[in-house]
Amino acid sequence: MYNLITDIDELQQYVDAIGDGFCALDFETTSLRPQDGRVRLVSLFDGTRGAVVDFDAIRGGFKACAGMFIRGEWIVFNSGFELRWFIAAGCPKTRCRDVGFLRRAILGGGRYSLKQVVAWDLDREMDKTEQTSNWAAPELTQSQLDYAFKDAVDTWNLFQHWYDRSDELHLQAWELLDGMVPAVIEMEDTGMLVDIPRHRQLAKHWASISESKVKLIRETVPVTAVQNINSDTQWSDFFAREMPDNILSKWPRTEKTGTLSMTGSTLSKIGSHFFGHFGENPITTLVDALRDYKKMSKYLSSFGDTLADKAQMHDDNRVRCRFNIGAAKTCRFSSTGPNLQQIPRDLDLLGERTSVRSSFIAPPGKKLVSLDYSGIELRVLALLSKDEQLLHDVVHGDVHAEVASVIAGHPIDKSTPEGKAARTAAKAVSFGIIYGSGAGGLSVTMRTSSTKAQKYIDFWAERFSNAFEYRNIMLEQAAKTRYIRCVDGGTIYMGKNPDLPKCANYPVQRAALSVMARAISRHKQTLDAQRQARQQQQTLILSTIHDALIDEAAASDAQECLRLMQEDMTAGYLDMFPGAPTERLVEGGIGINWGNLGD
DNA sequence: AACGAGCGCGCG
DNA sequence: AAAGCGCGCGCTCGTT
Repeated sequence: MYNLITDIDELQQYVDAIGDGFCALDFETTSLRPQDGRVRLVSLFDGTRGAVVDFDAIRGGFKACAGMFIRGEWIVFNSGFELRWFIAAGCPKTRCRDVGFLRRAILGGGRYSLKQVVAWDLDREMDKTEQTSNWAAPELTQSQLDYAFKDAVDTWNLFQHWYDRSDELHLQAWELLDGMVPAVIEMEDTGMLVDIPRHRQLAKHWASISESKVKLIRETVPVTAVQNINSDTQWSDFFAREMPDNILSKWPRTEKTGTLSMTGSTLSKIGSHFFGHFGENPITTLVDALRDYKKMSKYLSSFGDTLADKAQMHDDNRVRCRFNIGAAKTCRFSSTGPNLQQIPRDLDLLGERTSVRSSFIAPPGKKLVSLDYSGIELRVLALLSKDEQLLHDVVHGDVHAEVASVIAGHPIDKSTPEGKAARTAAKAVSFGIIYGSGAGGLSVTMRTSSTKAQKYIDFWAERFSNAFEYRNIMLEQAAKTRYIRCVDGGTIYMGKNPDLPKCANYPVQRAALSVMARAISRHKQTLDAQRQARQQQQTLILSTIHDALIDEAAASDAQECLRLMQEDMTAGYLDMFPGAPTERLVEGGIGINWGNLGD
């Protein structure tokens, strides 16, 4: 089934036979990172010829041979892993093609292991017991060698499975996803520097607020009444006992278990209801304190010391996450361990200006550089649906204010409270459209009646008829083919009963991702070229948050870095939408920390 | 002790 | 028929 290769000439022969064709490749390594281990085995399979190469038997090991792989299209699962080893061996241009991304180009995104997709797509169970065996042993067992080869075979079979089901456009989307890997490796390896003392101080402050809220709560509710202050279930029982029926009957309940909902906004509403009737009173004091306590708990557990601890684990005080390419159904990124895409924005927290993001800083002598696409989803909706009016409104000003003006019948004044409210309402309508909302859902978010919400939707549908109709076109396409074809050529599997909200949103969210994907790939190439030319030598890509990109650069390079980023983001957008207007496309700036990027 | 469901909430 | 999209994580609580 395969040859055990222990000789460099034999390896050369094998690789020559592959040429620039496809071949499955799988590494067994002695560690998870190139800096503290080596590639022991590489397994190869192209459908006919199989090989397992033992690099411990070859002088110079993998590093001496990495350059031999420069021509092929190497099919791997989770290409970031293999590419890291090629980069460490001085071969960053090696074509590692992720079969998981090919699958995502056809079905849409998701997170899964090789074992899972082999079970789903090939209906075969994988035995991974050898995966964590000792790959540094002087003599590998037959079982280890067989295991290594089987992974390459499974990877190849998976590739065959999806390559057979793909067309030219799918292959474009595959390239798009693969193209992000080098940039993502840079982001994951670099991490973001945390001002640990500052952040611990912030967490300490939250803790003191939290304690004062506990005190307040415990003045009216002793431990005998609610034992665990963090338990929504116990609070539900408490309020069910203590509150009058007319309140309980209107109190929203949770979806599955039917307990009283304990969201912040519910507690606020209860509080202001009682305040309206009785002024200052114990119930209002209690529910407000509980709401504030829950808020502080969230901040403390999700964004407090845990974040500082994670940064402190590394001696450079940088926090590192994983950016999972194509993790969302629409192939958007997700971020894990920690999720750096959910760090709070700067806001008023219990009446105090709070900036978690300011704890993420540039190192001495450097600056953070960040740009985001402004209103990208409305913009791509306009472009996808060829809605001239929507495109005009997005490009030539404040689309939400425009919508508000049309609804009001006259221009609104954004400086007045009424004008602001009208704009906020209009914004909710536009987001509702993007999310495929009907009048019912919209009336909830806008806190208005269903009929009024329907009026807003009707205004919107009349002004932006193409964009509005696009939702139905996508629904029809999904109902007919079970797939939606996206702007980057990929498709998303919508199942047997596609629904309007998803059909309306997926192509829009995907298009925004596609634009950012091109921007990220381009930006990595730009910076590599700059570094080669001895420019932007300290510039590093740090992060992406869906529609935003963050670099750090030497203070003297920051201005130019910003320009390059703007160029790349604009070009990425034009890759997906050739000839589209680029006015007001990106906004952002330079700062010493993430909370202060206003320029 | 480990695991998953349910809830709530941070981000886009 | 149902109808705002997409994520990850911390916590509680019941089950295994």
